[in-house]
Amino acid sequence: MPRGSTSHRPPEPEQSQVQSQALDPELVKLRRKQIVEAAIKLFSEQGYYKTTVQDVARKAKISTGLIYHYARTKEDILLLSLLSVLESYKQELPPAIAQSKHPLERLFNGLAAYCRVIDASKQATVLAYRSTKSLPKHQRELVMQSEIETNAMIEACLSDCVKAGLFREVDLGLTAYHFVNYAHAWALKYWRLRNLTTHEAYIREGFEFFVHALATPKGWRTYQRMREQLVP
Amino acid sequence: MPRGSTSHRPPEPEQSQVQSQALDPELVKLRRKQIVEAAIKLFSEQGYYKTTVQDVARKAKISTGLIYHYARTKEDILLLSLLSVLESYKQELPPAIAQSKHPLERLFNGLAAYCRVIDASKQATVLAYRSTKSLPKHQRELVMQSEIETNAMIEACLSDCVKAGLFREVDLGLTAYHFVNYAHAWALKYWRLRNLTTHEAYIREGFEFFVHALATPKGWRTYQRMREQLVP
Amino acid sequence: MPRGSTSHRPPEPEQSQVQSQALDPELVKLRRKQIVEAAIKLFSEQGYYKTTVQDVARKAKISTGLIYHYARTKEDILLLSLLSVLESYKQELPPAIAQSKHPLERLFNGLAAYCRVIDASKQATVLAYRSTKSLPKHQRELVMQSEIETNAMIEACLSDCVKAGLFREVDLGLTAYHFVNYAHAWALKYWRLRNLTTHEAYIREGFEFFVHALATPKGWRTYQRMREQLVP
Amino acid sequence: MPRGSTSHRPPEPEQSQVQSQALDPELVKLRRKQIVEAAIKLFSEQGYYKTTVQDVARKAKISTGLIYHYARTKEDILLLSLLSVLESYKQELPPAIAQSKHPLERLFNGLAAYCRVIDASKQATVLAYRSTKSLPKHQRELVMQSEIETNAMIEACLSDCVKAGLFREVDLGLTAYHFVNYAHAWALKYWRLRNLTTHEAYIREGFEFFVHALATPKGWRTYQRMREQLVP
DNA sequence: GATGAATGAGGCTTCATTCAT
DNA sequence: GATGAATGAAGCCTCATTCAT
Repeated sequence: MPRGSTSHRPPEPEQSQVQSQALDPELVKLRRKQIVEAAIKLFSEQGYYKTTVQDVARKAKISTGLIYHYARTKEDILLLSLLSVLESYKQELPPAIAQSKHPLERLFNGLAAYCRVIDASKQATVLAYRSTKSLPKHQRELVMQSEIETNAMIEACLSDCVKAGLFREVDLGLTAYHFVNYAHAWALKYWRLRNLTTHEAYIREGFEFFVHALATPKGWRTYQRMREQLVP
Repeated sequence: MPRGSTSHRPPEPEQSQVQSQALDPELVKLRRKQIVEAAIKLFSEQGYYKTTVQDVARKAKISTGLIYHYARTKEDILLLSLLSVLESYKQELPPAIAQSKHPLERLFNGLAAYCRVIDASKQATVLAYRSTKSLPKHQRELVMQSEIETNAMIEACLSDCVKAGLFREVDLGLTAYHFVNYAHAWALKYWRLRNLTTHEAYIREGFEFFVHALATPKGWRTYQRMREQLVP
Repeated sequence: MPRGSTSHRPPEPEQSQVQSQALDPELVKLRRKQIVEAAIKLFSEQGYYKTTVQDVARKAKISTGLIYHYARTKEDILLLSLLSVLESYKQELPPAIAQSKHPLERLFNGLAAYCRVIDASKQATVLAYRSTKSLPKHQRELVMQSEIETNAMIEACLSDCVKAGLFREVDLGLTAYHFVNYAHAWALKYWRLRNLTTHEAYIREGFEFFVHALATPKGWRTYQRMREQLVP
Repeated sequence: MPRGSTSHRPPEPEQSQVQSQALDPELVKLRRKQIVEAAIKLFSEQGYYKTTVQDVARKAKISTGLIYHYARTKEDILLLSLLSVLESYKQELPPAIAQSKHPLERLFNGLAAYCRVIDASKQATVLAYRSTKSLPKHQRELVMQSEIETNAMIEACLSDCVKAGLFREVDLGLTAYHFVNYAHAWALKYWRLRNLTTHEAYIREGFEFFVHALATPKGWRTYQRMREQLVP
């Protein structure tokens, strides 16, 4: 009975994100990767609603029906895609931060890594801004949660800077948001910013801007000393 | 003609903005106001694609057919809506800035006014971020142009601060973007920021943050002196 | 956004059966009549599932979309159709029964009318048997309720026969079911019965069979006296 | 090949019943039993069209593909299921009838056995009513033929009663249908009848009703004498 | 100018059937 | 013999747009 929408989708146990019919976890991973890669590309370029599931299938080089073995609805494809993007963000930060022991350098490395991963998938970042609203509440919260976790990493770096007497005592949560928004703005306003600067300059000058705003005199001296090494 | 019909539309003789069949300019204004108000509300709440033209008509308390006397396509309704929002932003800034002669105060008033108008229509701001992509290239540029004009107002304030020796010599264009993004972030991240602060504190502390980052010693003394008066 | 089944159908207030978007009650009646007539024919011939909504629209000489102004789902079309059939049954009985004052004759007229209306729409009767299960519980009950009401009319005739001393004291509810089932069997087993008898003979002999089973001696004498007049 | 594929199937060389690819007859029997048992349950509960082949496979604890070794199409599964049900009916009757030599008792035992087997698989009986139409003409006739054979057994009992002078001379074919319909009605109208009586009372009183209608005076005396023994 | 019934193309989704392993 | 991932045609339903009144 292939009829369309009569289907009373069961209330979805929703244990851990999205479900699939297939069993072999290797295969599930592979196929989802195919699907998500295709979806991110298409959703980013044309938007979620202008992209049809058939488009995704075609780009992923699988049949339409198979999509539904690995995602229960089109919304699931979106969720999978957004989580994949956000996940990749989260993965970049820790190694970048861990490269150094110095709080200020760690912060810089964190911001720079975040900016760079966003630059590498500008469209996907914009996609997240544009499309999260299209998800049902519960899934939207998964996306938000992921963002909060990323923020927490930046926040920790800031906290270390404060503890080391390099930064003034400021509201860490809000300040972390400054940093995150700064990174996001590159993707959101790329159409304009690319005319005003380069991405590496955007990172460097942005960081200096933040240090100006936050550093104690000691912090400022420290920054000036290490400035040279910061940029690779 | 059914959906997806963008393609078959005759090449639209009129480049700049939207046409209507109706003639009486008073009526056109009235009806468009009805339509746009309904559309902004609905698009903001449910998103552009989940809102039907019939929804808009119902909310605007007119018939479906009449919509098409005042907008040629659904996209036109979106454009009209976005321009209306952006227009309202542009209108708030000049009077707020004009309230004072002092560069720093003018900048503060500009930022505060912008933040407040955005706060007043957070959803519409988010709508602009989410939906601009849904417009065809040409119309998308109208929206971008409007944003650039708003930016120019902030930039002018900044420029005055620099000229008055209150701010360091910085890239005005980029710095204006900092301010604008800061204001936008309130709407974009409202779901999180509202748990971290109030809107008025967001304005006050944000401004101080920027002054920290930008002020010359003179500028900083000036700021400290006038700090009390800045907040209403 | 004409996408298919994402649609979260609102929980359906379900005040009184099926709803329609259209407002003019005259038009609603007319269109529904068109739709139901087409649907009964098609559902009866090919079955509910093998009939597409497009088939119904084509037969009703309206567009597919319009169907959905007057019925919210395909199931609604089925419900509308079944209720229409059952309604027509209920409408035939009262006038037929009212033609006479004599209890036995009233019973005969009731049975005969019921048999005839079923014969006239054998396929629809079978449809009701086959398709009621396809309805959701609540709507299924509407169909059952309608059948119970029809049964009550037969039961009243039986009751009068008993009160008049023509019939033994029997379980009226069950006996009414005998009569109803007998009438239905004509439709359900038409493929076989038509080889064994004619419809009018089926009515006449069936009635006699029931009188044999139920009549008191007095009732039997009465029956023999009026037998001639019973058949038109 | 996707759904609705009945049409493109090659003309099926085999007229009588269903083919399977598998060769070992033991295994064929076993697998078909698994499949049919699962199918009857599911078709009965949810209907033929709402049950997917994958559902059947899952319930039968075999893979989807394997189904197609033992049935060529979904329709085949239905046919196999219906025939299995009807077969089980036919098998119950002869031993029940054979328990006694007395015509009236044989008739009673036949009716009672038939009623009981139907009661035991009410849903399957309803299934037969609902789904036979879904079969192609040729297979539909197999089902009808099976029913005719069952009828013939009842008819034989009736014939003996007439020959023994217990029943009036009536149309045996039609009267057998009365009996059969009476038994079926229990399943078809179970939703209502269960509120009106118990199944054993339904059998007992139904039989008495028929005796009332059919018995000669001699038959009636016989019935009264043996009434006690009839009910177990 | 205004109405709202009518149109029909097209998307999401399902599932009978196949086939490589 | 058995598996289950893969296919893709087709149905239900939506909604942007039109047009008769």
